[in-house]
Amino acid sequence: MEITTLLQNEFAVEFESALILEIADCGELRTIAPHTPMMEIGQEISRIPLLVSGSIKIFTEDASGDELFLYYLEHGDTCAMTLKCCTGKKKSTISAITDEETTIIFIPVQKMDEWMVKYVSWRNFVLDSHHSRMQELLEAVDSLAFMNMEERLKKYLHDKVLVSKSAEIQITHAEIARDLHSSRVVISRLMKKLENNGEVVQSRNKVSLPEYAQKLK
DNA sequence: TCATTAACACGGG
DNA sequence: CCCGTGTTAATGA
Repeated sequence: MEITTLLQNEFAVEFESALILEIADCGELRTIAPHTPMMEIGQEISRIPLLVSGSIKIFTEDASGDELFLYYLEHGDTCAMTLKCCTGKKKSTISAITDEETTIIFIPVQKMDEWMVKYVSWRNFVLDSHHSRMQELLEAVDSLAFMNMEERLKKYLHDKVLVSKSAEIQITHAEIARDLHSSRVVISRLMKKLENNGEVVQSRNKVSLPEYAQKLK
């Protein structure tokens, strides 16, 4: 789709029209395949991503190099890390991987400062975005510190369903275990328990939450 | 007690 | 057959 049309369809409420024209002018529209790494830890940031559709998983990394899932970026989101890093020429401390086919508009870093001054809507966008990312980060920390694995698993499935906008999720127990820093044995056991409670329906490579079946019709 | 690791059986694609 | 799933036994925190 044409970038200008896309912007007008998706972001007309969010951004003033002059800003939309500028984004259309310098932004680069790209569609990225599922499960493509977008950002590695330590990588320098040169462009600001603006999510149009799809979703991106954001991870942090522990000392031993294992990834821990933090939160998703969705439509209208941008990366808080990027916003901070690109002004200070810092390196990324997170990694990002597309979760499904994802459409992104990339904006050159140089425009950041210029637009912050020039456009109220951009300034608000950046501040709001930073705020909601902070909120999600707190939730992630909270679930790590205070929730047991069963609650974390439920939250994980719940989030995944909301992001994919489908009651049915394509995932294996092993993948969940990796994201949550657990083992497959534990996930299998908990999933079985959830299934017996009628909270999930499972089949190979697939989980669905009946709870959302009607809601997301 | 509960998580992890390794090992194994089952079964669907 | 391959791989995801469900279980168990041993071990450790």
